[in-house]
Amino acid sequence: MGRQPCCDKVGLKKGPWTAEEDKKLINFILTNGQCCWRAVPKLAGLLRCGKSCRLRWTNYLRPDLKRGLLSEYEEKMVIDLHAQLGNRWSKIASHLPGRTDNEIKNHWNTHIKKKLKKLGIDPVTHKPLSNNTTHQNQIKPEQPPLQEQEQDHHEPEIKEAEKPEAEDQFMTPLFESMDTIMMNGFCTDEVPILEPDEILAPCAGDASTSSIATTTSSSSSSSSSSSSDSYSNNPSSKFLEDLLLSDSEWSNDNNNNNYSSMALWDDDDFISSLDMLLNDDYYDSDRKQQQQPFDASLNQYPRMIMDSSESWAYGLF
DNA sequence: AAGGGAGCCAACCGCGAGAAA
DNA sequence: ATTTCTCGCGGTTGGCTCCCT
Repeated sequence: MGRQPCCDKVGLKKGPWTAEEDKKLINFILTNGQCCWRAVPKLAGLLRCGKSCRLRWTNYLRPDLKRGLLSEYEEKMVIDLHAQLGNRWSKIASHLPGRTDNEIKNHWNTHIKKKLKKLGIDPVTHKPLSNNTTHQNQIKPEQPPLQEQEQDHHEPEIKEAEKPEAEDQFMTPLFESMDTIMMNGFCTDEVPILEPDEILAPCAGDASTSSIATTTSSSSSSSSSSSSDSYSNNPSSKFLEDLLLSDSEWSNDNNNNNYSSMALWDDDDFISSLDMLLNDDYYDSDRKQQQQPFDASLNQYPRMIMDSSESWAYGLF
């Protein structure tokens, strides 16, 4: 009796994904789309359970993911949404395009929680810690988050189009005070805020790349150098680079290429994907280490996967 | 230079919800 | 109505990297 395990664990691989596994998974999903995760490992030739495949895809390989630190705006969003929704990370993530619940959860636990405590704000209730305590880590009776009391009646409805420009409208009174604190407090200190024109893609003097980078600024502070170089050490980032650089057809094509050819892909998704690649640390460290000019072929990757129905994408693999 | 602690994040685990049989 | 199966969520852990001593 009891629940059947999601997969037969015997002989299944666990732990970090290798480049080869990533490749297989991407290839499979490009070909077949996302369906029936249980069957994916078998069909894709992976010694993983379906759950692991799904997580790897949604948290890491999905092409529409942003990477790098959350921007100031995103962080504010997270705080405010958390005040309303509590630890419903997936709901919070659904309001932050390109961010995963796992990423937000991690960011909350490692950064925001700490910052709020530092500011004397209870990260659970989002209310000031009581004054009679000088110790910020004072243990308080666990209170349900605001959402427990209110949220069921009015879950925040945030329209995509409103987000970038209308952040002020989004603020709740709590958020407004938080915003003041944050602007005067930790955010500007600890999360470097870059003006769009300060954001330079780490490439070798290609003006067009920085111009593209400036077209989207919503998450541009993610270019902060403070993040670790774990991405560069991650096998999958290596894989992506290898994968793309090794593809002669695309590489050749893009060697001469500037972004003018990419005007073919003038939709927002592509631009945001470019933003992701140009601004985050995903490839940054490797490029720094190798002192390689930024290869425009890298930018093909997100688009390729997003257009999973397009046959040209398959040629890559 | 080496060791140890802290920070960070990808990945795992267990559970609940909903769909399908 | 009940059982079984799949997916998704949230909490937790393991291991890598960085920093301090």
